[in-house]
Amino acid sequence: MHDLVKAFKALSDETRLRMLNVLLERECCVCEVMQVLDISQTRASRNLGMLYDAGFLKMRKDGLWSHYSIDYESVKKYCPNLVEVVMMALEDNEEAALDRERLREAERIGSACAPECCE
Amino acid sequence: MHDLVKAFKALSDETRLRMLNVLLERECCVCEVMQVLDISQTRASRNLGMLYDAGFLKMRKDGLWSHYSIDYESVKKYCPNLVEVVMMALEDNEEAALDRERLREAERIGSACAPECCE
DNA sequence: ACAATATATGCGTAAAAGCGCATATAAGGG
DNA sequence: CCCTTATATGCGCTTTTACGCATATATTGT
Repeated sequence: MHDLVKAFKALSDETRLRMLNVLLERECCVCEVMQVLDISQTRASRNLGMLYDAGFLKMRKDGLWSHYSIDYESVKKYCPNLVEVVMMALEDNEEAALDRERLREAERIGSACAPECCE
Repeated sequence: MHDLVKAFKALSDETRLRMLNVLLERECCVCEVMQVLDISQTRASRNLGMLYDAGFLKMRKDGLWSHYSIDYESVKKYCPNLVEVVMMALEDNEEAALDRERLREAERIGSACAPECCE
């Protein structure tokens, strides 16, 4: 039961739902998330960590970068429809749409975060 | 988005998950829930109210009693698999099993709460 | 070895959640 | 009309959550 409480707690925060929203588009490193959501580095790192601890995200270290992505396998265990639920709830949300917009923009911004893109 | 945060917040508490667990068995009034979970009246009322506000429960007033039950229609909107998720998560949980046990017992206790049962 | 950069984390503070106590509200019975 | 009972709620207190600041950690390039 404690795991389920933890999972729902991880989902019960606007910042973290916005994170899931952008991660549904693609894998992101911490600094991309922080730029896209326009939040501090601490806040980005901490909240991504919470989603990770709750089992919703995978993490992949690559040099200096920590890349987070949705762990669809694990999500299915806890809340099989989570992806649909979050997408539905956020698709007509202004801020969430803006986040996705900025994520596309971030493919440029991202050059600072993802040096392999700009050689 | 705020509604979804609220919904998940309502689910991110052990007391409230235990409540859903017993309400999955059958409709209950506040005093049944408080006896079955062995919690205070204030706590029972407040937490049932939160689940209600979040849209997971229906409420039916009958004399002195407020009867709460799962609002399956509404649940489907937010988290279609909620029932399965909660049931799976709680079926092998000791305390939750004990709660269900006490609920069955409560059909006797309940006579104090449900006068129509003992005429 | 050192500088630069990305991420994680200890600590302090502010806000929110959870809950008990007392009390209010409301419905029924005598 | 008063008493009893079930439920809801205002208030204060304690615990938890969220987050910024500063700093630690880790990796890469020079």
